[in-house]
Amino acid sequence: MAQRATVYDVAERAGVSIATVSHTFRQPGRVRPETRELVLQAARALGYVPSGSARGLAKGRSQALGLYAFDMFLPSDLRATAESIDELVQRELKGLDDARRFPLYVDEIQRGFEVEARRAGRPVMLGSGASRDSLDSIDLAGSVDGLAIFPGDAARDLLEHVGRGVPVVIFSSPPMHDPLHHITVANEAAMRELVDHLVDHHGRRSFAFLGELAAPDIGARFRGFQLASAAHGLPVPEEPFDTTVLTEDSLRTLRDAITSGDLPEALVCATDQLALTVLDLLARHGIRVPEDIAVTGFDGILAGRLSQPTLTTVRQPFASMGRLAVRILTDTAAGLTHPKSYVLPTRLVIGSSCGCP
Amino acid sequence: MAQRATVYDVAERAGVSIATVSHTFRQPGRVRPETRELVLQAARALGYVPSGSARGLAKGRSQALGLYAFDMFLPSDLRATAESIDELVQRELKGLDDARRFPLYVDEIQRGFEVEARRAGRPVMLGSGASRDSLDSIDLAGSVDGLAIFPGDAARDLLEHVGRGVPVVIFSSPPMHDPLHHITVANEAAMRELVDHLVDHHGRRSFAFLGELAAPDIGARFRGFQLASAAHGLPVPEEPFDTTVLTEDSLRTLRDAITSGDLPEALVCATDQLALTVLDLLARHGIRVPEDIAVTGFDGILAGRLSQPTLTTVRQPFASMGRLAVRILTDTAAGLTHPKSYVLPTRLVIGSSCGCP
DNA sequence: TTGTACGCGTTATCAC
DNA sequence: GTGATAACGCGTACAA
Repeated sequence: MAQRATVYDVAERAGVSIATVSHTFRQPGRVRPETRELVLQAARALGYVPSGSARGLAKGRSQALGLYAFDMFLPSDLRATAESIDELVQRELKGLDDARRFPLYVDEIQRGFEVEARRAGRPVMLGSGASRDSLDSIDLAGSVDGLAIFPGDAARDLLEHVGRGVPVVIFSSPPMHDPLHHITVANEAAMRELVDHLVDHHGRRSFAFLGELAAPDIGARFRGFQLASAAHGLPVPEEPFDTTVLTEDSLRTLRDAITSGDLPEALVCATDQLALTVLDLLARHGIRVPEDIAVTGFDGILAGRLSQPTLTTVRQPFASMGRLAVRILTDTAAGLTHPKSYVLPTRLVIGSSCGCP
Repeated sequence: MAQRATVYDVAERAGVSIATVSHTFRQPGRVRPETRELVLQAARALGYVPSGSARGLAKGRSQALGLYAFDMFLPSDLRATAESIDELVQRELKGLDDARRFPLYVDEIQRGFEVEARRAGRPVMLGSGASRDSLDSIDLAGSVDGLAIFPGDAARDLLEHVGRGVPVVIFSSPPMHDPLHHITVANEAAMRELVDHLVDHHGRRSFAFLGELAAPDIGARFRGFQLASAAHGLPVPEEPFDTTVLTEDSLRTLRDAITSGDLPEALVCATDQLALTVLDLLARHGIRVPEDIAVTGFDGILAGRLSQPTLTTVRQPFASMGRLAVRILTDTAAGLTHPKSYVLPTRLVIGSSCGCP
């Protein structure tokens, strides 16, 4: 690719100064029509494409909004060894990669983010990187006017570092006193509502909460679960059921336990994805849902509406969260605003996995 | 937001030169450990985030890969008047925005693009703009090392202009002699296979092809339809059925025609989205598919597997197309390569809308 | 209306 | 190992 043409090239060819070239594109009214035409012609002839970097540097901002995801969200596709395109094509044409893998909740937020960014006339810059310490997020932050981040196991000080230089909003993160904007939902209340439903509507009285407490949102859901349990006079677990070991083996144990009757009547899962996995495992072991045991999720992703049985869950307004992030960022990009926290509402979505018809 | 810290600030605070600061981050081995620590400390204290623009300018490339979509693909959300977040949230929580709207085929390609870009360690820059002449695509092109484009009604000379400055691959576009890389599928052959199925398997012998010829891919599909018709000794239409007027009214006409028996036994739609719309309209008018009439699509999007009846269609390897684009771009970014064209295979996917059980 | 000249924040090439 | 200093391409006061 021959050297990209610059303002200098265009100016020379049009017989004007670089300032005139710049004016022609940025303040067309300021230049005489004939001159303008001259410049445009030269630009066309040279295939002139203005450098975004140079412009960004000169103006102090790039217009772009960033969206960063830590690797934890990446599909396993990523680790797969490099394959030839032919292999990829063949696999894709054969397979039925469906809604179980895409779109996941991250994708729904991302979509909302993109939609709103388009409305704002801003490009979106997508980035990702290793989970911890990685500098990728910093690099991305340096290229955008505002950055939205999916929570990961990134060190908080890294995020705060970034937040000092660029407006940052972080998803699924509870209100905190740091330089970041937070967007989350009323996890605790939502979970209480869900448990209430299982108790009041289906008379279930023994539960197990499945999930890892790594993410703050999950923690809030577990707290909601504990509170609901207490409110109904049920035993309050200290910790969630450990799902890091939710394998075939542990499932078999679960099954035996069910037979002997001393196992929970309902499995309350921290996320839809987890719930769907659980449904699969249960089905494979001949345990019927909801007859033998009830299962619930959290998130309201598409896949949960397509499963058999359909998932009873809590829907989050993901798209709106993405859109909100953009609005915060564009508002903030102007002048410094105090970091804000937003706690959005959710909605209980009744499927058949809880026992409802 | 206080002025973003720069190398100068860091250098001053650390008592070194800006060169040392730069070295500390880019060639850590080249600087004495103690000095390095000094610099890192200063950087941390100041919340230093290197400017992507400046770096891009200095190095001549941004590392980012671009993906551009003309407005024609945008969901109607976009034109909606600005709403408050509360309104958006309420609407989202109530609604069932499902697979009928997302993911569409564009999203599947995009996803493949993103996945492969992550593997390549490159950020993705998403852009969009008005259909014609718009300079948005040029702006985006100026900010990336390579650009992939969804076909629109953009003037070809605009694309060729952009293609001269940056490697560009364009989707759903047949091989051509221009400075762009092309990725498409064997539309013609696929459509023939589809028609063959309807004739050989279901004995259907009168068809109508629905679709607009605007996009080149659709044209190829229509040609395949014509060829197949001819091969089976059936009448060969000169033009597709006009779907720009596929309204309730025209549908009613269609229904009456079916009753009187002089209408096609199968509706061959140019895309899945169109086919799904047709299914809806037919259902609303009490016309049964496939009993009264067969319907087929093209693309193999998720929604086609969820419809009632499921869609018989041709699946395109969308994700692979996105991934291929990235590979082309990263390969090309290095040195100039001759533009290449790729025609990927497809696969006939049998649903129940054609009459199969 | 057009041109000159400087600044934007990095990287890289040299000397030291 | 570290430090001046010159690009990099564009926007824009300011001057002409």
